[in-house]
Amino acid sequence: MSAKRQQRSNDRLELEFLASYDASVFPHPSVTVDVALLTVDAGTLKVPLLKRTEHPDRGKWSLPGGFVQMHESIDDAAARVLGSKAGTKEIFLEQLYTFGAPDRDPRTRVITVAYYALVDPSRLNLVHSNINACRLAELRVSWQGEFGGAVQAFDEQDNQLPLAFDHDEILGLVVKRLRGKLNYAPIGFELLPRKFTLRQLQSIHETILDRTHNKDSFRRRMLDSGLIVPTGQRESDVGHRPAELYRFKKRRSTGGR
Amino acid sequence: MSAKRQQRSNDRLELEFLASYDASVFPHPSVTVDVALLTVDAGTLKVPLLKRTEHPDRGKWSLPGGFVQMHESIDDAAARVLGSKAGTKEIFLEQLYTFGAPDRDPRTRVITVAYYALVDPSRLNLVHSNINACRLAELRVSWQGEFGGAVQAFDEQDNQLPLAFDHDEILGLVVKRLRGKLNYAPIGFELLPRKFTLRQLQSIHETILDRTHNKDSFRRRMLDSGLIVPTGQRESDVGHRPAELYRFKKRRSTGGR
DNA sequence: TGAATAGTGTCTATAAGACAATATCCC
DNA sequence: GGGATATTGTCTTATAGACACTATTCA
Repeated sequence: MSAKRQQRSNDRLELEFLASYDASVFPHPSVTVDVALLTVDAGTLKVPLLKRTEHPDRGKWSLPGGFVQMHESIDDAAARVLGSKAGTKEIFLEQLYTFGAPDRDPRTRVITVAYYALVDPSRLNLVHSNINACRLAELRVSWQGEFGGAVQAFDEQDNQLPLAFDHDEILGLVVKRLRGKLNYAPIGFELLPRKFTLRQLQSIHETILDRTHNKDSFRRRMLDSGLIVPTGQRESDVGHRPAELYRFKKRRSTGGR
Repeated sequence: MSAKRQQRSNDRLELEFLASYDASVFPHPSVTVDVALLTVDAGTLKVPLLKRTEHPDRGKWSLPGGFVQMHESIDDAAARVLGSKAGTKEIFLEQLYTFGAPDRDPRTRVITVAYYALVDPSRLNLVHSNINACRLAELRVSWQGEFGGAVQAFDEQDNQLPLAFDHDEILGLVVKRLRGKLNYAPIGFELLPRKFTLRQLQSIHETILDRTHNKDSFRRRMLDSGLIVPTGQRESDVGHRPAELYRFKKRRSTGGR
């Protein structure tokens, strides 16, 4: 790049900054949040989806979302959207990635900040007027490890639910992030009740990573980490020797970026 | 939350969506990108900063940034901003996090999508009209490992450069991300010329992680990864036995999110 | 008592740190 | 040859998988 062109480029950046006082000089994109509320149930990943009733992508399924209000932080906007699907208290909620392809919404320029949340199935709270408009969809991932890529959603009758906009990509990134994070962050607990057995925790990990673990070393790894502590209580009515119940040591993670 | 309040909440989300056709119904925030262009030189982390000439935070130092245009993707906007500080070809550039506290810019609501880029010092290209307005600042990190937190910037004369807006926080997150990523992603190469010695690569790792490595196991780890291959060439004029030059196997990473 | 899973102990393979010995370049 | 660092080899330690064995609950 020549020095002259360089200067022009710098001038342009400067102009843009000055223009920020007056929103009418440059049109602004819309900013939304989309929230993927993940839960693990019966060995499958599940996420609530809404059926779109309007153009575009009418009839397709989308993540719950909403506009970021002028007065609220993006995190608050995500928590607000999350509130319509589960209680927001003590729920793991973390920013995932910001999607902003110019044509991702055909109506207008919409930049969306995607979040993901984790909750155990018993705390899921799907209240809605029209039962057909909201489904707890099952996610199926066609790739191994942290390869990445889009995922597919299915309903209980094994019908595929077509996903609106780039939400297949967003959900794929959620799974990728989750798989990566599981290796170093205490995150499996977020998908379980406060007290859980090691076997339950292992099952969560296996479902997310889509691979089996060695029972012994998983046990050792978790106990050695010092992050879970035995409660002294045991499960009951399980038809076999009951396992000890454990709990996560420091309640809820720091939500580290 | 009662079913009735829940319904009102859903209705509100719906209304917001319908309003997206008409930008005048809800005001929109400004969306910018900020780019932290990191390089490692003489065992320190460095980043170009610009001195602000306007209110607010006049005289403080900020990351290069610019508005996201209506027609361009966020990635393209980041690449455009990056272009003013280095060539954009073959440069590692990845989205970091989106910052959107309502009061982070006192003028108006500005949501910024932060990016970080990595480049080796020789490819840095700091062209600018006023030399005093752009500095390659040295970053100092007061926390260990991936604890996280803000960082401080200094000039060559060891004067601290006060950072504008939340850019101290953004830069802290860059360092945290970089430290985490170094453990599993081939990313150190991005900060070196195409051919490099293992010692140089180790030095990059040590600078970023702020800890020493074992020479032998670092060597083994890198060679066993299969990601770097010997070129058959050796460095020269080093006053001691010259080391073999290696290169990264698959050029540039996938920019995985 | 049998089914089923919990929990423990031991062996092995792998990865990484410690350390020593040798190799190779420039001066 | 001397200085300095590269490169290789061996030993040790920590971690995780494999596998066998024992323990405990319910039906």
